[in-house]
Amino acid sequence: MSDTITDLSISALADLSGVSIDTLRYYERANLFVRPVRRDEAGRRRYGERDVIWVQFVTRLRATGMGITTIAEYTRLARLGEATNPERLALLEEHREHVVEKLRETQASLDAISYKIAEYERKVADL
Amino acid sequence: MSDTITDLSISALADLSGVSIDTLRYYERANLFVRPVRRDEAGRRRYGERDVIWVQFVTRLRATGMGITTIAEYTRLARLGEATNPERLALLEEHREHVVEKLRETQASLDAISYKIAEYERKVADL
DNA sequence: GCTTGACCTGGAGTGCACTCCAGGGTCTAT
DNA sequence: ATAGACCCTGGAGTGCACTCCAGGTCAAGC
Repeated sequence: MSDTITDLSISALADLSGVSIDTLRYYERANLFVRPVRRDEAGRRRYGERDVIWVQFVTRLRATGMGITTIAEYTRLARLGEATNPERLALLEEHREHVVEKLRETQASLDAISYKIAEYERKVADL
Repeated sequence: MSDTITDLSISALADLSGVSIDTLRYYERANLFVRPVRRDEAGRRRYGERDVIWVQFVTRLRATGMGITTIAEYTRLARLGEATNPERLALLEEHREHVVEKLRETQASLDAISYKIAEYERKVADL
């Protein structure tokens, strides 16, 4: 049994999360961390398992197009504790709607592209 | 029976396609039109049905994340005639792969977000 | 004890896709 | 013949999300 992840360096977190070192520092400046990032005696960042999970979730939000300021707002609510659960829920639900809609649009565009591809396939096959 | 669309002004095309006037001019500068845009005696742009269809397809490519320079490359091939059909086909097929992959990723992120939403729903319902 | 490598900070720079602006022309209706 | 709507050009500006840089600190290995 391995111990819980603790005291990761910024490069270790970068490797683990796929988010670059510079971007991790940028996220911190943009207030995307719920609690201040821990530091060691020398002032270097130390991340724990919760940070890893959090960064992975932020990556999901980013991958679906949520902007940095909206994530910062969500994080702000999280800092305020359980009382903001309904607001956080509402924020995520609204975002989900956006994502579902964008997924639909992308699928429609994909269909149009596939149709075009089929045309080219016919032409290239010399029909 | 209505005639085929012809001689649309830039604002008419903007309304029809959902692409702004400025963006249409920008696309032209970026060489995203296969043939030079027609002008009237006063030098104003006049678009026909083929332009409408083309702009709509460009919008599909943009909506799925194809960059301006790649669309310009595709357009360049189109200008060279039927001989480039295989290359155009390959370009679109490669793009389709990207889109399908991105769709998969977005769906995975959506699932993660939905999972989080379900958590909040439980918490908010006071369980 | 000195090099090497990872890390720090504040701030500047980048790439992308628009979007806006100044200054000017033209067409139509009053 | 004058106002107002629409269009033109070249070029500057914007917003976003990073990404890079200079100059410096610190710990570990040789």
